Amino acid sequence: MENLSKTELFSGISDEDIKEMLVCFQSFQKNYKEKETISIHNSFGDYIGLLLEGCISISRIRMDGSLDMLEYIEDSGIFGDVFTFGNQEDAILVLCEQDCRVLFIEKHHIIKRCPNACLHHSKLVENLMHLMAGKVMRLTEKVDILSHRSIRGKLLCYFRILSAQAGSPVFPLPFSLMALANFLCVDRSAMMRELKKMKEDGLLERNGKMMRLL
Amino acid sequence: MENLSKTELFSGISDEDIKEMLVCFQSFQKNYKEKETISIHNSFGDYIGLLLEGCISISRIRMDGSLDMLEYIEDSGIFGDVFTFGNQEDAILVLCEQDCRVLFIEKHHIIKRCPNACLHHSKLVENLMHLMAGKVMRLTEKVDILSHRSIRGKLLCYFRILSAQAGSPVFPLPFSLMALANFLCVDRSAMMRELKKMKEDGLLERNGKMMRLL
DNA sequence: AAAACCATGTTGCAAATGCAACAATCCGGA
DNA sequence: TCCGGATTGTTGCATTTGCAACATGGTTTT
Repeated sequence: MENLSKTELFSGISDEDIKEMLVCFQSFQKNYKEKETISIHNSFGDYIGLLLEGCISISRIRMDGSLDMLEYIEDSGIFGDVFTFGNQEDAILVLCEQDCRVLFIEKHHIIKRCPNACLHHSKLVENLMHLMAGKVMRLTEKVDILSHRSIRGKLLCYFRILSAQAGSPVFPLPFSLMALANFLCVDRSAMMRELKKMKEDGLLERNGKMMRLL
Repeated sequence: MENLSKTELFSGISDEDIKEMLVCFQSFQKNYKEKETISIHNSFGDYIGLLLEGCISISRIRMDGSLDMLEYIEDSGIFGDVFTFGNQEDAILVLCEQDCRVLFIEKHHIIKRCPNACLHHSKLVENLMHLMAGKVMRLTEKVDILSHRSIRGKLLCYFRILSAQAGSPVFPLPFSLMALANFLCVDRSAMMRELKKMKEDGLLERNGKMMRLL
């Protein structure tokens, strides 16, 4: 319940005003432990989730049992139906990769103007838009990665992004090699094979999860 | 300059107020003909484009010359750096697929609060958020399609989306087979081969651009 | 009408990928 | 500490895919 004003969603709004809004929005917080499931349906009602702490993955489970990670959310990211798309028959798994703290807010309170029209509502909307712009960027990034036809292309594309983020040719993988294969939507063993080839071709070095682009 | 109030971005704002805003925003309109290039850099300044008429494609041109369609925008869609991601070295081609009319607005006038703080600004921001939510959904859809490992999986996934949109198992392809291959990020000839196989397997019928899912 | 262009089809072949099965290693809980 | 589960690493094999090359048909331009 403490300083939400540090999150991107509530930045620029005083703690006092935030308190008012939270009541007005009928929001609630919930804690989750690592590997706990937040939701496994393709919807969790009309709520937007704001990740206050920890990180989560959003994956689709196909009917054949295979699993593809759609998104990996850290920091004060947002998630929810509005953002995750609900058309499909498949289940959407929202899983905690670490201990997490999530704030849920009914989405229509944010997206539509609430009747009480809190003074700071428009600032909140502005902040939400920033968050969504970030989400659009990450998704575009992902489309960019997946648009490469070969495993090597996907790996290089992703590694370059990670390297740029780290500001260095040396950077750690944010998750396990298994999760990496899911993230890139490729077969894990084929990915391992390609990683080995790339090392042989002098494209990169690897020590566990530490990578170095050459 | 006519009724922008019918566009999603300006919906709910009176024509008079829109006029004021357009001046305040230093926006301008531009017409393009079919196949004309709107932009081929990975940025067109600090502007957001609002597609008033026609449809455009956003594609990445890799250094090896290959082209992948990242997005296909119709209706009153928005596009621009903020939404398209600027990290990469590759060129981003924004191409008119039909005759188009585009309204450009400096993005900071929308995203940040303008000093004059037009009264209807917050309504505009709200509208923009709806548009972005739509964009997020379309991107997630695309990630969904590309996450399938096989060409058949990608085709079926996309066709199901089109079918759901049309509300019928019969629907037209929105673009050429060549463009479809680019959109799905697969080799065109391999896709043609797979389409034939799927027809043989009794999964679909096809007559030119008209498809029927079975 | 001829020429040029572009989208659609088709095929052979080499290379990449997915799949399955298994060994080795790491890691956390009993 | 020891056990069991999960991750990592490896390989053979069948299939899929990309690539290149070419034929066909329609449409626009000259």
